[in-house]
Amino acid sequence: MKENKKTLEFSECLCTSIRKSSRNISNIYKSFIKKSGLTINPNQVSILVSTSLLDCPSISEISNNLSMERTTLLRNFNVMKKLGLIEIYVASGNRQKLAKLTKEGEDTLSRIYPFWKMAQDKVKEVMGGDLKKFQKNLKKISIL
Amino acid sequence: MKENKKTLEFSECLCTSIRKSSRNISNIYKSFIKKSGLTINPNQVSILVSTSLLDCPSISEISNNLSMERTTLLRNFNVMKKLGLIEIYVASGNRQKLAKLTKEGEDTLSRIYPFWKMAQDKVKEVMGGDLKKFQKNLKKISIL
DNA sequence: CCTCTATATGTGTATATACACACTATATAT
DNA sequence: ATATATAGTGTGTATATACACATATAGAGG
Repeated sequence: MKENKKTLEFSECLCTSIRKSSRNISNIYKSFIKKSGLTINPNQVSILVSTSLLDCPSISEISNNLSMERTTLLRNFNVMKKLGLIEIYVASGNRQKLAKLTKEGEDTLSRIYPFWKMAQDKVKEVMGGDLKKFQKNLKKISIL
Repeated sequence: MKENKKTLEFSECLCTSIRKSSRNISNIYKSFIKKSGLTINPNQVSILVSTSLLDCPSISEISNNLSMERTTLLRNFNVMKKLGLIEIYVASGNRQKLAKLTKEGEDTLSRIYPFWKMAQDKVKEVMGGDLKKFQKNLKKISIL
């Protein structure tokens, strides 16, 4: 299984590359955010931003928005609720549970912003002129 | 925190995009591989390929190769060892533990190859002419 | 009203990820 | 040769991910 045609093809696996990049990028953002002194991680930031943008969305809506398995999101929510970042409430006469940021959740987003931006700028710098195309390509794949 | 400048910037977060893409891509490969009837997942495929390519690497070497936290890889290895896909042995007079594919591990790679290729081709098709650049960009980020 | 269906949410289980910490073996300096 | 530094590996804990399955609620037809 060494040096043959299949192995060479496998070594170009896009799934492997993107998972690897995902780990690297996540670690970059994590290291910058760590400097803020807050314990929040990149994933929780994604969820906070998505919750804020969608304006009191249901769990399923955020799940769709982030392509995150619904039950995965639920476990995340439980943690974030415990941390006081979000609160969940039931719309009157509705079976849906809706999420919204707490004051602390909003403050957290504001406080990590400059650190998040440093990470974002660093990645942008590395991507240089390829950035826009890269973002477009990522978006293309996200709809698959 | 709605509709303001910060929120808009946050919504362009490259960490969020790449994690989302990573989930989507992983699910595509997973669904194709599932058709093979084998229970192996994309991550285990990555590890098998990397182990095969590096030719009896140590845990740390694979960890570097995949940008995967060493202890994460260790837990993966324990599972894959139990599944009979790899075996771990100590080089004589060496503290390092080296990994290599079992016969079953090699067979597994061969058997999933056509299904993996279907997934790879599907993603290639979606990327179209952007593919090569996209791969290059992913590689650029993987070295960060 | 009752049933059936579709939608939304929750739980059990297993792997994926990474940090903090601990342990062990090799190599190096004095 | 011993102390120290370094590299490699292992464990405890906590969150991330997703599948299979279970539960609950709204709505449509009878």
